[in-house]
Amino acid sequence: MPTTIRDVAKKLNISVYTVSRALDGYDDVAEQTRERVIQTANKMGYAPNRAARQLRRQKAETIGFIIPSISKRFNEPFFTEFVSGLGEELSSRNFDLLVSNAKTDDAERQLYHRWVNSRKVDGFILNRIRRHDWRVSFLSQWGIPFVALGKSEDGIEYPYVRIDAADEYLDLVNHVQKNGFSQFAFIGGPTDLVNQIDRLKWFRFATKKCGLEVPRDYIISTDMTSRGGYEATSALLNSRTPPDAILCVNDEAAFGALHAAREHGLTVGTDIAVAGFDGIQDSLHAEPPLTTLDIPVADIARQLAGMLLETLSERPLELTEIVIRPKLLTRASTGKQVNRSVDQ
Amino acid sequence: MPTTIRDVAKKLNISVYTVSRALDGYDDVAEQTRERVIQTANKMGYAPNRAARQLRRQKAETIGFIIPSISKRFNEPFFTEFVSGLGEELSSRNFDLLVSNAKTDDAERQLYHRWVNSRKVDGFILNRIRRHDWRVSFLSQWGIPFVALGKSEDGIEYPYVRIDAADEYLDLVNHVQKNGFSQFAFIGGPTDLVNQIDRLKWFRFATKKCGLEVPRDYIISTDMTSRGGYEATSALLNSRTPPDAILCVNDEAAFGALHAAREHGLTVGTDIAVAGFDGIQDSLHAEPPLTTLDIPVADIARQLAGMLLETLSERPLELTEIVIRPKLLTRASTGKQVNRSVDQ
DNA sequence: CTGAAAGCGCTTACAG
DNA sequence: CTGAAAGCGCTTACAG
Repeated sequence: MPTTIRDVAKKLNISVYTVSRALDGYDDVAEQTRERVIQTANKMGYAPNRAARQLRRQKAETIGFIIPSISKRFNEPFFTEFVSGLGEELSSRNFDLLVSNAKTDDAERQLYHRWVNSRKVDGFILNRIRRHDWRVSFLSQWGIPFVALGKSEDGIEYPYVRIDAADEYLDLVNHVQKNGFSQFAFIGGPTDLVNQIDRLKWFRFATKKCGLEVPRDYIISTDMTSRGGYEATSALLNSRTPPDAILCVNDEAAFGALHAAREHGLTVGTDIAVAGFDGIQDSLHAEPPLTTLDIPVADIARQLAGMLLETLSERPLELTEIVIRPKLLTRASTGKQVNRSVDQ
Repeated sequence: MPTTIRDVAKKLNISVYTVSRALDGYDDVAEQTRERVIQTANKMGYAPNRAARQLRRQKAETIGFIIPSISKRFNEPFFTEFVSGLGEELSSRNFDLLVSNAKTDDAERQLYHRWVNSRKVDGFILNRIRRHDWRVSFLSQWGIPFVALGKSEDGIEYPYVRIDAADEYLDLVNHVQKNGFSQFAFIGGPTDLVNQIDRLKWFRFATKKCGLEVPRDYIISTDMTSRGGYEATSALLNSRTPPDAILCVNDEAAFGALHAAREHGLTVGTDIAVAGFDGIQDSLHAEPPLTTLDIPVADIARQLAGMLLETLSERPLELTEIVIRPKLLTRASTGKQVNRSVDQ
């Protein structure tokens, strides 16, 4: 039998109203009374029943994050860093984080529906935004607040964080080229992913600017897993004219590329250059350490959570767009001359 | 304005009771009525308000998992596989999973208290059990159901899963010895961790059985991170009489050991053997691939979730202990003669 | 500043 | 088989 607000009130011989107001810090309770209430509540181990409060306030004080079915592995390092950031920010603001993963697109839709209909969450954080994204249309149609990492092209306004790596991608291509590599290939993700579209755009822009020619079949679409990166790289290396620089849409794919290159008897950094994107922790421990464009994943997640809470709070949200620029981390996987060595 | 049970009842001109009973599948509603109720409810997009149901039923239908503060990284692969398994099992049974992580021991205690007092969860899943574990005493004292991976020595009964790797550890030591290594060291975890205690015990038992002498300072306690493994291995290799076989308490520490060995100019598998424990996915992609004792982490998590739900269901739980035996995966990190090559 | 009372949306004994 | 009613534990207009 957990303590209820009634127990606390009875103990102090005051009304439940006073207890409630005192604990929520309203100023219509005498200072002295509040003190006594807080002390007694703590001593009795009282915490408001969540369900009752939610029912009454018509708020769940919970945020949902559903790992898109598009990603095969729940445990992609990217997601764990992301979830970690969300969890930190939310719990520090007394919100809960409900996480789930869907195997299929259908299951994913059902999850959104269920969480929306049963009022389990007050809002959602989205990720892996697609150019046309049913989640965006669905949520905005139902009037459910959400924020996202990436902007869809559905013509719907919402607060978001986006990454701009145009300049840094140019730096990367320059760096790799200076290290003696010239046949650039790009191992990308699903073609409708905003991430993929942006990163490929930067790749094209940078290689063009550097006077590099990129054959059509040097641009490959994968599922962004290390297996995908492995298979794409194997195929490239087995072609008649293999590339000598492989830039990947994310670090996971790049790990697979490293593996394939080694298996092919190539020394990464000398015979071939490989680079990733995201800057997940393991990129530093890869063999050889992976050059990557580092984005502060957990920090982005924290900012997204903050944006969403502000949206919910009814206070006007000033900033509706946050732009993040990555940091180029040059490591051994793209050549010997490592100049910027400021690494953790 | 989401649809309520009242809306559905009004639409059909029946009482809310009938709607409620029909949707929950009780047999005191006419078949024909039930059909109509279900159809209408679906059409109207009705889902029971979670908070109301919880308040009435006095159940949260939610399970809590708090990542122990003892682990520095939220995103240890072990945890993500574990959480993934929990999530799958629970969501398939219509339960939610509430996950959080605590930075400090104090914050961890507070989280447990808060979730217990505010009835946010019906039970907990525990992990990284210590020999004397306040979580075990606390939860059992409050009568909160829980299950755990590992058995504490507090003399408290609870359903748990434990790992028994005595035989397999012997196989591992045999295998490494046969490959020509003889100076065994053990890189372990915090000394009060049940995991650590068991694994060290198996290590001692196996090395003794194989007639190997293990100096006192060859057994090191770390925080089980790759950094910890790296530092411990560096120290060992810089000692006057370095070991040539390093068995680690988990794969993460082993990754650090690989790194340190390479940095020391050693070829892993030839000059030195390294092995891990857990069999996380990345162990296969390490350079060289890591020999490890593979335990089915996600599967264990699924079983734990199942055990807990059974405990909550009031049906008697028959099985109160599940024993898991790991599978030895011999790979290149412990020598060239890889015999059992059945790898995914 | 404080108290008595209504109501959030369900579920379920209690009558019929 | 169905309906009217109570109550889970809160929060908050409404009186005083």
